[in-house]
Amino acid sequence: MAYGNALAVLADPTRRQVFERLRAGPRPVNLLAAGLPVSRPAVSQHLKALKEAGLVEERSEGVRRIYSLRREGLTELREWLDSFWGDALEAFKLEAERSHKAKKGK
Amino acid sequence: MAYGNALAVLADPTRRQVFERLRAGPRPVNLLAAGLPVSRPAVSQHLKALKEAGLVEERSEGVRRIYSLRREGLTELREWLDSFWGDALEAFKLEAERSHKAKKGK
DNA sequence: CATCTGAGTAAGTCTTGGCTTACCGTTAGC
DNA sequence: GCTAACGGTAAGCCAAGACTTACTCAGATG
Repeated sequence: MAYGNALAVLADPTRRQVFERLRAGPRPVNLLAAGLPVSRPAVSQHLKALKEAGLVEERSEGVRRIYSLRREGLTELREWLDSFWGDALEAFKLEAERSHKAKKGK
Repeated sequence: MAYGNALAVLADPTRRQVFERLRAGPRPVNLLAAGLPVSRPAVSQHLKALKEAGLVEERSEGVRRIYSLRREGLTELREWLDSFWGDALEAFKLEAERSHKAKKGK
């Protein structure tokens, strides 16, 4: 149930902002933090969380760490969301059966 | 950007549990709270949050409030997620151009 | 080798929010 | 009408976590 981690991590607005910035391509912490309303260490911490959730990748390039987006980190969450639609018909059938039994039982 | 609300609301595990329970069909608070590791008022509070995020619907039936799932509440979040894949190619192109310029500039 | 820049980590603060207990209003049933 | 079930709200507590400053380390550069 790793989609839970993804949800928790993406729930924070500033962290999501950092994440969104990576859409445009790999970036060093430097650039990611620029213009954000929080300090650079804060961004570092967010990146750590994102990385641990598998949403982001990190590679060293000299003295800088280049972070890039990992779309695969989103797939579980996506599948979970999709499952709600897939379940729709099935849930309907089950529900119909349930209320049928309820009436009968009474 | 209502997907932000959805994310924030679904980030909590117990709240997500309540939400998942509604997959099986509409339920009174009673049933939703049964067996959960938290008190019934806690569940009420979670339901309020879910409702405000548009993830859940509430209807009165005598003395009980029947809650049911609102899948539409998930669509924005779903679209946001999808957009990451849609952007993939475009981001790649932009990035290619960017690094091209960078090299040229040097 | 001295210094500067990029970035992670530590420690501490302060806010957010999830939970509990206690309470109140509302409907159902004798 | 009294009492009991259902469930929302209030107040307060407590832990989690987002943020800051200060420190440290690694690589680049003169």
